[in-house]
Amino acid sequence: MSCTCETRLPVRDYDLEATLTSGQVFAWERMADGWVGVVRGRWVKLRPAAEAILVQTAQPQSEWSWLKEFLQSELELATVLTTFPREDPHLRAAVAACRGLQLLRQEPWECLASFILSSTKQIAQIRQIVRTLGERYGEQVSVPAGHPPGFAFPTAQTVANLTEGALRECKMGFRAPYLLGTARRIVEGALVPESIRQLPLNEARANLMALPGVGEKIADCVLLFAYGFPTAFPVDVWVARALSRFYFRRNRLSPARLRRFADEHFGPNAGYAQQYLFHYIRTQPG
DNA sequence: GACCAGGACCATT
DNA sequence: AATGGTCATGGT
Repeated sequence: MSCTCETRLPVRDYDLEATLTSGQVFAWERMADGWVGVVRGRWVKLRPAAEAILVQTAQPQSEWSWLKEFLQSELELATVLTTFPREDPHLRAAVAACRGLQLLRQEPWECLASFILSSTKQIAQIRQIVRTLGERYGEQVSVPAGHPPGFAFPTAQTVANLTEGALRECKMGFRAPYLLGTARRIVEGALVPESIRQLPLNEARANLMALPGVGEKIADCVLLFAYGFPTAFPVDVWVARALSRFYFRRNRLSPARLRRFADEHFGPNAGYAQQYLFHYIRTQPG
């Protein structure tokens, strides 16, 4: 078995840039020659190429399933897109605008914590908070020579042992007690992140929503971005805006009604549709 | 300087 | 069930 610091993951229809900048993840940095992040404690640099993603790590790897899983690089996006509604010019326009946008499969705790920090924050600010948390409390990971230091996202155990004040100093404001409370519930074993995966969607959602600072929207983000429930449909202000503009003549509907519409209209991969609409309406001028 | 941001929560109606 | 206020902080 070969063991190297580089590989080439074949992909079809993968827009790395759109995927990493579409508000799913907040800890990836654009470098001159690629995207740098940390996946399951390993520093990674990714570079888009023809029909592939070129990968560099800091330490030799004997296998790459951890990265294929995160990137979902073996998923056939075309198959997902065929499940979208036939007659929907708005969704079709959104897909055309960012074809190759994929859903990642994140580590549950990091995803959950990140989205607890996301409430009424702009993505640029969420990134700042997550970066500060990592630099202060994350485990340092080894990086190739010449690169700035890298940090893993702090574990639930680490966060649980902090004070609310220490978290507030990371500029997360009123979200500090939420993050602390959720970390402590996890450390106590009141919720086992890996156990969520086997549950039916509604049970999984209910379990997440029992955590402090986690409502429907954040629960759906975690269900979609970490656990891979393809019908989870987070409705934030942008998605609400897109749905109301495209499907309801700009009338405002409650998030609950919008989600019900989404279930009926978008089908078995509604979560993907949601991500296309989110990225589309945020990146289209006007 | 006003307005808004990938909301949750609590108290009222 | 639906509305309104509150909670920090910083971008636009």
